[in-house]
Amino acid sequence: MAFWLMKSEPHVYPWEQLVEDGETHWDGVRNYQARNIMRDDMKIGDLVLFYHSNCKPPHVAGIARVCREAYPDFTALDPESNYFDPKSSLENPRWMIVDIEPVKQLYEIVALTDMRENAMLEGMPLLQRGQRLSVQPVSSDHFHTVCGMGGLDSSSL
DNA sequence: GCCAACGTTGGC
DNA sequence: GCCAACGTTGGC
Repeated sequence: MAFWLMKSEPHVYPWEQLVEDGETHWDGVRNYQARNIMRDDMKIGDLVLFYHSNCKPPHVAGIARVCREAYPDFTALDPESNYFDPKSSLENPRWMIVDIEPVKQLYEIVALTDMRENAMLEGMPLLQRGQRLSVQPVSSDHFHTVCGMGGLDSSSL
């Protein structure tokens, strides 16, 4: 099983909305590296740190799980959508998405500042200077450390 | 609001 | 294929 981190801005799509929806399709990613991860690497059952960016404080809010593997991002084909991409087509979709579902909310959020101060998270991509990837890999160790910081025993997930 | 880091675009 | 200009991300 692999582990990932996905960023969302709380005013766009917060963790609470995922809990309410029960599952969601991760549309609107328009970055090739992030797309490749979703298209090639994310498998059903993989666990995801759900991260809130562009808020105070930036933090991990909960744990999600991949529940559907890659398929075309239909918002790229919809001229009415903010995510419309004229270079994408039904025959040759340029953007791919996966579905995720909520697994467990952290008992307390894990703030970015606290993650920076935790030596066990050294080397975590999220903490690297200048990284902006909205979908990124997380090591097993780092995943379990973050869960622990949020008061969650992740060994049973 | 600032700005560093990075990705994309398009002229050449 | 280079690279300058521009746009976006996202922490601070």
